[in-house]
Amino acid sequence: MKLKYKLLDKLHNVSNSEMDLLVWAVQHSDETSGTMYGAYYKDYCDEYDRCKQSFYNALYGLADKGIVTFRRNQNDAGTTSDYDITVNDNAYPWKGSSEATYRNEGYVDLASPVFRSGEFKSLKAKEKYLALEFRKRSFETGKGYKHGVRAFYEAWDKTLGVTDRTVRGYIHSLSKVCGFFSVGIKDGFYRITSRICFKKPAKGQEGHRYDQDMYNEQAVRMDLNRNNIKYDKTGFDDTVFLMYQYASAFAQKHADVKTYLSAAIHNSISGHKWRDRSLSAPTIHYHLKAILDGLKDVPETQSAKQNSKSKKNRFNSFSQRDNDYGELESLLLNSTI
DNA sequence: GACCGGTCTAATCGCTTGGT
DNA sequence: ACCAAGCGATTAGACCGGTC
Repeated sequence: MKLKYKLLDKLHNVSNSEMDLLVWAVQHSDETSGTMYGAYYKDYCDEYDRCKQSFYNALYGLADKGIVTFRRNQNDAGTTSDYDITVNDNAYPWKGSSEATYRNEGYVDLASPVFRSGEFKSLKAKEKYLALEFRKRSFETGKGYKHGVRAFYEAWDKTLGVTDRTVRGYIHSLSKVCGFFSVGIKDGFYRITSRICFKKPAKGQEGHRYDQDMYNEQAVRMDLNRNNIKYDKTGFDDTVFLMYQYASAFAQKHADVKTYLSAAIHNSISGHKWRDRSLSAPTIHYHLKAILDGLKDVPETQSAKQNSKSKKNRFNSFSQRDNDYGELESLLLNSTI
């Protein structure tokens, strides 16, 4: 959910579909690697109401500009395909450590409701870019972004390759139309401050999500896509919820709930034809519980120790690329009913 | 034969600008 | 404030080679 300040320089001339893809990738990415795993073109097209060509244009365009690198993932039959998209130089590999260089690198937090809003999505590409810059600048100085009026126009005209008039139009939509920033001119200076809409909902409030939640959802979405399982929002939410419901139960057995939820999803469509698969959260629940019951208990003392140590990072430690169904299935055979 | 991911291409859209 | 030229961005949909 973090976009490093130092990457903003590259974004002044991206197209709108490229900007959307970048924001989308960051919002669903694993912060320790700066990578969104299992990015599926249809999800992007649904999210931003774009045609599929735009996904490819955006992906290749961002790669050509050196902003992302990507890898295509296909199953053996070539019937499903998705991409891992790494935003270059956007990783926080030692997050939580005392390494000051990584810990202190500034970023725009794309978890803010502003960056998911319809207002933001409907902005022009360069307005989106300015929103990121203004967010950075107003945040960095604390008291708002201050810039002499003439210098302000010269700087942004040059960066964006447009005239004063057009920059004024951008400012207008960011302030008056969207209400993202308060913008005023006083004593020959522009002064721009972020408005309250950037504030994330607190825990317990409507719309609250931890940064990790989008990443967890993406893991489920990837498994559903790869198994060609059709789903609606309710079923999806119910399935994601299983991950939280069973996290500690799996942790007590030294197991990663994500890995086994993935297996349970896979098991849930056993016997269903490729084209006749729709999500059944209760069926997945059943399989997940069966897997849990089949796992060996670990000795009490060890369990308590391991659990307290790993609880906090449980969701961070998931490696999504390690899914080997052959291996998982043999595990299941050995451990379940 | 239906459907999928991905590509190709022509048509259209949208943005910016200079002129009014 | 509005208009229209210029041109890059985006779209729709035909198409290709593959699987179900």
